Amino acid sequence: MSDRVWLMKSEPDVFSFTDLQTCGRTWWDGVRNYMARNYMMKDMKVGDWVLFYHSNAEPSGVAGLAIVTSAARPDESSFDKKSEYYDAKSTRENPRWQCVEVGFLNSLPRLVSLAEIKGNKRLAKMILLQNSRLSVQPVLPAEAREILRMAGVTGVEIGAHP
DNA sequence: GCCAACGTTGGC
DNA sequence: GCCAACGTTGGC
Repeated sequence: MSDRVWLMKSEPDVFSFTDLQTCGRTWWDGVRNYMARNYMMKDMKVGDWVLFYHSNAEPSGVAGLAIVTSAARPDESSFDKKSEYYDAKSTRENPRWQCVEVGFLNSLPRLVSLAEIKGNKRLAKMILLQNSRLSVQPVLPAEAREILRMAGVTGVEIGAHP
């Protein structure tokens, strides 16, 4: 059982947590940042929990709980000339970008806004607050527990199945 | 819509 | 390999 937690950002106008709830699972394609890619390729494992974060939103914040459903594989959108994420330097023989698949795990009683996160001393070291540009990032179990508590979640152990 | 922060690109 | 220019992210 995994007790590792990640935070992944998505603009809700593009793909929201409700969209994930509707479709069940999705490949996290379109990430074009090496640090974010490396976390997906090297560190994310099936069963890891994901805090689904709404960026560029009103309000921005942690909107729901997701889970890694498949380890990284080449990002198909990087091969697709019609995709806005197409990258001519990424080939099937030598894929430059990879992504994991993420599935819906649970809704939260309420969203935890960025303002609330900033206001909580226990969350001061979160990467979210140090580097606002990283869209895939690890979260410490204690930080994840705190955010779930703020969201009104009780009695849930990280990594436990819902 | 503005713009600070940061990552990437490309000339040298 | 440096670094200026440029593009993007994302909060406000």
